[in-house]
Amino acid sequence: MPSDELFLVRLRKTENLRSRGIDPYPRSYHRTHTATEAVEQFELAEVSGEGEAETDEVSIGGRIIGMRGMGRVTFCDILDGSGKVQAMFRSNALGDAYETLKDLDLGDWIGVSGAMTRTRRGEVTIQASSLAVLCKSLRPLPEKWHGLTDTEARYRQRYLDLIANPEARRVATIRSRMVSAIRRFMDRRGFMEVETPMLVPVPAGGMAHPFETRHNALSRDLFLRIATELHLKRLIVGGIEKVYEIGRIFRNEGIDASHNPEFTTMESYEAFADYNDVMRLVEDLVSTVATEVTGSPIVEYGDQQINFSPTWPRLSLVDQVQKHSGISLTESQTIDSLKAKMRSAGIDTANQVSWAGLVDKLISTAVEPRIVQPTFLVDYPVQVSPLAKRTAHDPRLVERFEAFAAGMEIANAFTELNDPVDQRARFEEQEQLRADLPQEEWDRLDEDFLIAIEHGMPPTGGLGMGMDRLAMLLSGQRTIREVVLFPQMRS
RNA sequence: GGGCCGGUAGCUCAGUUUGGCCAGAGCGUCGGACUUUUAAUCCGGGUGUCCUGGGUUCGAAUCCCAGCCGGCCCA
Repeated sequence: MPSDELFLVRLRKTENLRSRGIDPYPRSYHRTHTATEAVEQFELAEVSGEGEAETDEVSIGGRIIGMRGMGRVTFCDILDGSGKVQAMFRSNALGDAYETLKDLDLGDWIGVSGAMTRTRRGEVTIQASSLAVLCKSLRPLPEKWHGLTDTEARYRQRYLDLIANPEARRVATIRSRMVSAIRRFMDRRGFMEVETPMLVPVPAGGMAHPFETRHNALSRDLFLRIATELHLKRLIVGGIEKVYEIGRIFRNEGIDASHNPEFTTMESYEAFADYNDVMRLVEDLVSTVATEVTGSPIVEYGDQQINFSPTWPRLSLVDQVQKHSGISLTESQTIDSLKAKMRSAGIDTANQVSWAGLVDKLISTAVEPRIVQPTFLVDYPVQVSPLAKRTAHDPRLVERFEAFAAGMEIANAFTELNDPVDQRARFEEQEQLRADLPQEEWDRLDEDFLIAIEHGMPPTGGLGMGMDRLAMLLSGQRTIREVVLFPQMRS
């Protein structure tokens, strides 16, 4: 237990309360109103009532975040989940209970009962007729005016951030409303929400480095999933024709402004659909969700305005790469030729050892940052898309798109590969690439999944969306750490 | 993995360039005054592993080295 002065003073106050017969940690408190409800009810009564507004007694509960003592009268700002309300304590109204204030500090939880009134300075205030201690706090709050700005403390002790900074509460609320709006949208469209395993024997369905773990009773090594894709497709095989999952996935890779080792995706799969249907789903979903969450399909992001209203442009990936870098992907099919062209275009290729890796790098440096308004880039090289079906016109390309906005990738989708022989060949190629180039990430052959689609998966359009990045866009945040309540930190 | 910036009181920060007069301010806290304040005001008091460990020096928050933690950029 800490021995600093502030802590000891508060412990002493806690004992003072007990010695006066006040339980500093009572079991419950029944409030009749939130802070905001109490204020709004009073303002309504003022408008509709004649003469002086009067309300019945209300009871509110919250944390003291401001205290202004004037001797025989004290004003407190009380914060609850709805907002803030001022409480006024007068010694002649409270009698002995007024002395309780001496043992209260900023940060303590109290309950206040009384009639609402408006003070001389015009603030709607609860005039206390009784005061209840709900929880004595032992540690001080961050400074009242500047709040908590230290980023490290804001991430490690998010509760302090939430208490001190309204912006932290706003961002958390936007994310929550975004997720529920997505859920409502998908449910309205007839998709069924499911949960699939997080502990998997094969970390397949993407190109990512997995977290490893072990189940003792089964005496078996397992991995945390890197994607939900392959299990959701098994459900398509099982006849669940419209299915989705909002879930955490895990990638054992670097941490930066747009990457946290655990993050949330929404993946959906729809039988009898292709990637054109999925594009319409994505633009409808994002514009609907943006409107529900922010009130408008047009979102401010930095100094940009992003308009999510349909219809988003569909642009050929190969054309866009050509346009922005001068490089033709279809004519640069070998590592050496692509690398040479990227180097002469001024792109650093030192860390890339595969054609797929070069393409990733090329898209992320030459194309992605230039896309501000929501855009679909369509038809990707088959080498970077082992789970997508080839296009009818060119077997080197697949029916895949990625959606970009504000220079960020927000969705990735395909017409799903349902030819089990081609899928097995693609997996085998991935395994061969890993054997040859283990320094890069490759997808993994999942035999159990192959058996599933060998039973027949209907034509299917699939989608993956990054929830964290969408939350960044809708809340105007520049780093993923701001939209994840408890981001991963060192030691 | 590399570069740059930062870490000083519970919180927000100054002091580091140019080593000593340097352990500082505000908020909070403690004592006192005050019955309509709202960053309340007024009077008075104590804030401390200057991130950690070495080194240089008569003397280090300040200079040097190593490390830890955070941020930004690059890979």
